[in-house]
Amino acid sequence: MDDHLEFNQNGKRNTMRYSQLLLPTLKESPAEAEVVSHVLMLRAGFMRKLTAGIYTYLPFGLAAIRKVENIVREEMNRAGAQELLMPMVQPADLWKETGRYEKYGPELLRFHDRHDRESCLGPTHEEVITDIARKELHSYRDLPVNLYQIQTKFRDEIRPRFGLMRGREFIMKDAYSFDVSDEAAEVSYMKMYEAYKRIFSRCGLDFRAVQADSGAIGGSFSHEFMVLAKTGEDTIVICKDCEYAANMEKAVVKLTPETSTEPLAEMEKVETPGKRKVEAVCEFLGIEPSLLVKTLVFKADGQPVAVLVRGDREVEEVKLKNLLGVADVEMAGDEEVFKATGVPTGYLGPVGIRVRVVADQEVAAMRNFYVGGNEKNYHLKNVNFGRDFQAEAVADLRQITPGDPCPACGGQLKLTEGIEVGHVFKLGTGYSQSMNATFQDSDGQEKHFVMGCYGIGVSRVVAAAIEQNHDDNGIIFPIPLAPYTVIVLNLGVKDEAISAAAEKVYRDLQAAGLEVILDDRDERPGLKFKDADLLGIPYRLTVGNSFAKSGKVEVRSRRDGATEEMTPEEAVSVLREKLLAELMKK
RNA sequence: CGGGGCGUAGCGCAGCCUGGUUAGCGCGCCUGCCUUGGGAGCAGGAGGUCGUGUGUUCGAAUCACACCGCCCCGACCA
Repeated sequence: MDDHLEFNQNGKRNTMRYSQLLLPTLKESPAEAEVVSHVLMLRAGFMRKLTAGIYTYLPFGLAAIRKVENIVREEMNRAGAQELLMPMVQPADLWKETGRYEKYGPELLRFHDRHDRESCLGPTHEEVITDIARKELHSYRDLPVNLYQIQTKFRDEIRPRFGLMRGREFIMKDAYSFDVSDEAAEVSYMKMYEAYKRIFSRCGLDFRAVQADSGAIGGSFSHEFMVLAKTGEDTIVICKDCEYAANMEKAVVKLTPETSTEPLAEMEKVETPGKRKVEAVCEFLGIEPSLLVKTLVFKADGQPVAVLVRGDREVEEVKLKNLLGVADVEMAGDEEVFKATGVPTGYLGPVGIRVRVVADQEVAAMRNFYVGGNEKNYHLKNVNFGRDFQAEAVADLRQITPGDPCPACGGQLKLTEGIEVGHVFKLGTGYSQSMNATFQDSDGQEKHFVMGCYGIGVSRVVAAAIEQNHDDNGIIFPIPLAPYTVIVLNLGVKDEAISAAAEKVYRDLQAAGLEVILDDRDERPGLKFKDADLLGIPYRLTVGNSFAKSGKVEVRSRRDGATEEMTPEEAVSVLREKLLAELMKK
């Protein structure tokens, strides 16, 4: 019996004896971890930190990652994509072609090699893949093509956090599609969209595909795949009644057409001494914040712009940025506001203001509202859009709230947190143009590739799965992601009959094609139970005293704790049935 | 980078404010006994440049300054 020469079809060592594994579980949580997935991945011995945002994946952590990778690989291949592997180290020249060497910012780790050549570590691979395309794809007959890789990316994140959730080094699947036209690119996009739905479903995750901000490109060709979890860093809006789901930044506010019949009243100046905040002004005047319009000054690529929203609303900076077509917007400070408008903050209003004005659509529909008087200690009442002031643009500029109706069906909306695990994006011809990547179309014309890119944070998926599947005792792996699906506990290491039975059932489970680990450590039962729970292995098979008495072993489900006693032979067939049925769902 | 916090044994912490022998505790680890169905018990033991450097002092884990590292809150993203 030479354990070390046995491998299964996945190249995984067939004999997994806990006593020989590097699986350093921890009783206490390391101080460095804050969120559940991070704590559990450290406690369960899945990984160890090397330095900020950079981890070593220990055997069990790697096994979980491999599970995700394999699902991703299968579905990408099924969708017709081809796997390749691009370099991590990339020459700066390539990045200069697209201008991103300058634009990308400090997240791109730049360095010089021994010949003093400028280089960088790949945070993403549009440049490299486009270079391949322009060199190797020449004809419309070569298209469409979708190329992907599963690779370690490096992004020098400002603040890595939450373990694998936002590391600097992380494993990503990135795919790039090349098409002859917009229409064809949209087909490629939809294929990926469908593939992603299959991937995350197969991973056993509760997720939503949400419309995302697609920046300058526009259209509905950017979706983020969000795993619903409280620790998510993004806020998403989902409809309780229909399929609508969007990133908060992008969620469309649907105006309920309010036809106020209130007659327009005469504009008046009112004194509001020392009242600057919306709350203070409203309390002083005895009005609701929804009757007031606040005027906020932003710096749009450095230029001041006043934005009008109702007193109880918040400006959505991404919408503002897209409306203005600028790279960056930022709230102006008190001093900057005064410098630009000559009015101290708190009393700013649109009537007679000195800077550009844009208004949220809601403001244009309001009647007889209050605004700042553009004079210290004064506000104006009975102000009306159009009559008393104008705006350069009227648009949806505010953040959506749970009180807003669903833009798709009018139903009720809910805000929730999500972890972004995937992003599909139609790129268009930006990269192919800047890098001059062309093919010859059927009409003989040289055309630029229409591209798309599609990412999945593989290591993040593992963290997200744990965020979504755990209890006080540890991880509860969805079966498709579990490093092993059965753990056999030998509770009588020194008892020949028990040990022999544990060995046999372990071998039989392997022979049945299951991924199984044998806890053969000479430890007390309590410790083994705790470790089995912590590791999150879906099924636990215990061979102990009851076997000595009755010849039965215990099969327990990690997820619901359901426990059954049966003979080892029954256990093998029961587990095989449960697990193979689960894994056949493709 | 801005704001907050922390670096003492593999992990979790106390000691520091108010300097003074061999720097403690719990877990883990090693040896032995004992125990064996939910992180046992007893006995013995190994393990520390107190993050680094400079300074103050008769004397620094303890005080000061600088640096390094890590964690948390903000802008970024898979």
